[in-house]
Amino acid sequence: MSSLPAVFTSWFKSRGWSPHPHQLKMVEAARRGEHSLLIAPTGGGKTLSGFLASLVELSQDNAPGLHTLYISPLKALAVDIHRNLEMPVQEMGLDLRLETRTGDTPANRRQRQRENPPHILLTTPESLALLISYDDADAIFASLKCIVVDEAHALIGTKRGDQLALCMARLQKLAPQCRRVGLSATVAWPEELRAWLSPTARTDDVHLIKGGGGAKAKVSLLTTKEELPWSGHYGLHALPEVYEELRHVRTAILFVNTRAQAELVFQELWHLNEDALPIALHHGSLAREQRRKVEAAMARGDLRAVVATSSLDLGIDWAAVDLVIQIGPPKGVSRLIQRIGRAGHQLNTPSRALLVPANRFEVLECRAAIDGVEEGTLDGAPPRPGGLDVLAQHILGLACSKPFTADEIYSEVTKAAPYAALDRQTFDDVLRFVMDGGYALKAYDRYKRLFLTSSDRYEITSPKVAQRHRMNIGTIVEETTLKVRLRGGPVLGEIEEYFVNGLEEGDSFIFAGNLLRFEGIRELTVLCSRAAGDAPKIPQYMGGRLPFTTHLSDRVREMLADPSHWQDLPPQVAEWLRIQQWCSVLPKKDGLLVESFPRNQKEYLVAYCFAGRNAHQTLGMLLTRRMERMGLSPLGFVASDYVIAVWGLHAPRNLGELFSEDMLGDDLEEWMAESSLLRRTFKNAAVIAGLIERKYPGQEKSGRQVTVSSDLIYDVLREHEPDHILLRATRADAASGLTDIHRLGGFLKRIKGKITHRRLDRVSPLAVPILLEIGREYVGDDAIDELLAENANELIEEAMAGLENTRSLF
DNA sequence: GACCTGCTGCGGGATG
Repeated sequence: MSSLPAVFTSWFKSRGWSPHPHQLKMVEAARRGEHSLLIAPTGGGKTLSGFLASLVELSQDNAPGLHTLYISPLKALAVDIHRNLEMPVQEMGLDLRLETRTGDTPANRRQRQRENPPHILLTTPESLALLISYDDADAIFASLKCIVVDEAHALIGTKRGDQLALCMARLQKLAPQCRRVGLSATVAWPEELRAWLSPTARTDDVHLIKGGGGAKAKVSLLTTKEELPWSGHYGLHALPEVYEELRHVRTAILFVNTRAQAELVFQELWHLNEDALPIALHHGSLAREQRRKVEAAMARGDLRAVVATSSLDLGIDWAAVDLVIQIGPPKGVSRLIQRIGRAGHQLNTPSRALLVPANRFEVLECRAAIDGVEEGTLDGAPPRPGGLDVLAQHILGLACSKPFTADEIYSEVTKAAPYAALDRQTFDDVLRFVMDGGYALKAYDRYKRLFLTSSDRYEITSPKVAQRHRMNIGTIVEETTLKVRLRGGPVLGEIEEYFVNGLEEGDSFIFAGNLLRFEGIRELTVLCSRAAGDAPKIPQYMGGRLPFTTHLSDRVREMLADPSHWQDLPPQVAEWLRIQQWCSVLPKKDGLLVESFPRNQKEYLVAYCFAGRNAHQTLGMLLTRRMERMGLSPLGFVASDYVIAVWGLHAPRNLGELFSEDMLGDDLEEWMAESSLLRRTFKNAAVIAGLIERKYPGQEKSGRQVTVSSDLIYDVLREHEPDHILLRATRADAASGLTDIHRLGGFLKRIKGKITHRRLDRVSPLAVPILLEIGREYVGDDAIDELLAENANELIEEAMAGLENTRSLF
């Protein structure tokens, strides 16, 4: 307490609070001029900790000029923190200016902020990138003393995080005295986070402070009385039991994994809602106003429950939430901990969480995740090197601000951790790309953005370049969508173009919690009326997939392999596994189990890889190519996060050969080059690098236009400059993203020489779920044989019937 | 380029 000035101590006292130990530690670190990183669970006054030292300094000297820059990944959070900070500032009578600056800020206020910055500015990574591109950036930031990065764990390892790291490196040059403060949830790799925050990319530059953990969460698995589904992912079977839970809580958040699932679960809950409980819906495609309404109702404590996607993973803390329900598998322990942490911000009240698996395999994953939460084993991929596309955008931003020499910029950007290992040659290639598009594109005038002055400085070719750059700042690339408007009513949100293309007048669909009738399209808006139709469609989005962490995958395999764990599983699941044990065998903790069996004149091969869907899709493509060459006539494959199934005319014999590591050779290169996955990845990189501009002064490009021009450039580059910087960026993104080659490589290495092959005369119990996926799932570039769609009951019966015959087999 | 498992996030400036 002694480390705070009197006005602060008496303010804490007047609120009946005393500062947390970590808050004082942060102030002391600041006094010593140290950078610091606070890692603490949600709540617990984390944000105030970040600002306390700045407020103390400003209370002693409030000379004009920007003192502290706060950066949040969410606009809404910046606004909320602004409101929260005003309270202590006013109550302590501190004389200082506090403002937000995001894309929502009106132009006149932006102008004023440039000329006369507030003491504390709250903003986003994108807005910061914009500020840095101004020619007066040096004047704006010269006085800067402190940068606070909130929710740093949500930024590191992403392209937004790469961009922010680069911007901070620039700030360090404009304001060398500047101190950095990071605020983060608990992460699996705190050292990397320290390095990311550091102005020198060195871990020990940043003082690590750990905040006290709140009470430990009580997490349980919903053991439904219903029959557990063999496949499907919506979890609707358990909703009556979920609803029952809602009747006994104050406020609950129900997390689901997809927007379509959110709509469905919401709809079903309302059917069950005989008590007329106030239940709301929240996801990323709902109109901003709709979402703000829901958030405000949550803050007031007016809602009993809200069904949400990761749209509520971060952000404002709601004290009233006493239960978090996760419907469907959490896909990672850290993600689950983050979601559970959204409840129970009352001091020392343990939060409660309930996991609702939608099928049998998901039971295993949920159970494994609960064990992970109890042991506190965090997961998630560690940060990878920064994207070259992001670097290109940043370099152009720097040029928009002031001409520079290559040497000074190289030394500047390599101070940012994501680019610390960037070699000079690659940097020069990126710079060359920014300058004129690179060797293969230099003939086009539109790609000439920089020229070299007589003093060896790079300068933008015209002010138009800066204008266009500023209109296209940011690393988030989205699908094109159409707005959905209720006739004579408000905009409800947006749905993707392709979904709209599949609608005919009179079709009904569920959106924003409403049953709607499709009337037609006017300009870029879908017009709808309320409907009473049946069999409504549900909009699907080409969103990302929540990645299945390797850690959780390891836990699932461990649980499967050791029957002593099964007592923690619902009886239906334990029985399913026991029957599998009799009919076939269970996957071991290490190695790979492959089953093969005939069915309906075809040969099936089911591999229990547990490497996640992205890796499985790449594997499926490689396997079918190889089987083709072996003369096995493969016909198709289907993949889940856990399993892959391939079917064809003949059964494979030599599985060691089939799964050998050299699979990642020529086939991969060839397929990747043609694959639409890579084209999509390239498009994103091209947009981020500024090769394709989404917006021009006065017009916006449609998604179709962007795709066409990106495909053209992609083909040109592949032919004429295969080592182009954007193709390198694309391969790097794909390797850990949509094709997940890193993980596939690790998998193939791990199973080498450890493949168990079971030849069966029929489908096994464990193989039933993946066979039920056939015909329901779109896989990569290969069309699925819909005729194969299975009759669930028949299939299950057949698998379980294997029981009698099998004993004699072994 | 889709559809039955597919998240989240941001983004100009000057003028009338």
